[in-house]
Amino acid sequence: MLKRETYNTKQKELLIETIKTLNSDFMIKDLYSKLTGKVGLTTIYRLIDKLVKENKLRKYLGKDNNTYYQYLEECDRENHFYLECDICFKKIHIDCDCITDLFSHIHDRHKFLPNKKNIVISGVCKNCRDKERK
Amino acid sequence: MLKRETYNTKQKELLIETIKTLNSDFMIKDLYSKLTGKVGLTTIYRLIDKLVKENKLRKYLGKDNNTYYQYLEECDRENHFYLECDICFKKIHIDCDCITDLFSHIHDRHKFLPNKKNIVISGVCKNCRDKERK
DNA sequence: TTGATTGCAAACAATTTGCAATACT
DNA sequence: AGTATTGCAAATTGTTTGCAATCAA
Repeated sequence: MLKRETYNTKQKELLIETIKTLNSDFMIKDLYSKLTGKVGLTTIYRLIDKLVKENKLRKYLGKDNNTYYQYLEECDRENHFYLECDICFKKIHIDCDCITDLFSHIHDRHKFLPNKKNIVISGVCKNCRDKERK
Repeated sequence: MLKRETYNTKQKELLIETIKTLNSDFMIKDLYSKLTGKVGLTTIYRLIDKLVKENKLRKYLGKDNNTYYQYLEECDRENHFYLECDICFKKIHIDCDCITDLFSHIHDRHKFLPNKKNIVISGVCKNCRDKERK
């Protein structure tokens, strides 16, 4: 018992393929507009849910109050993280060992194993600070 | 022109008072259940929206897929941040200079001014790792 | 008095569920 | 064959809007 089989369907295949063509951050409607006629909306929701559970996607609330999904296969370099500006909402990709240093510290000192896949630090980017100053 | 006056109402006062009695992380329905008969639901949404815009509250998607609000007045120590476990969903408060060190680095090297009020790093806590090991 | 705020009812949008048809292995 | 998956329509949920009444300054 408890034999949970899983099937490969063309909907699933198509959906994953389409996600890869989109930006790393996308909304359900982005996906649906590319898949209308091919994959039903309900199915999209169900497949996406699974991917979130499998940790292939991160689900989060964007600054514009919409629900976004982020494809996590990309950017899995050890020392990768994001800076996200509270003003212009842009996300800046950073590769820098400062974050791995913090992670080792957190692991050693605070006995917590950080998830390296998805670190976002919010704040204000240089551009927006320059503008504010004027 | 552009004179945006703002009034103090008892609804607003009551709401803020109530937020302070709740956990730092709460849902609209938590608030509403404490305010039913005193403040209308629509008004709650509108007041909460304002507080989010004023940066008094952070709005985010909880791991249970509900929308939460976090009261930001608390924990505004310079070196405060959270570790959030992906398994048991618990949030651990940490005060440690490791985070201020990271912030100075980000500021100096990456020209980005981090928002110190609300740093969450997700991962797996010791407790859950111990359980997994068994 | 004047404009902001409130709260109800209705509108709306996003997501979920029931269920019969279909596809996968 | 037997079970997972699909997709429509309908239901549900969370949130927003229109508008007239009320309140703060």
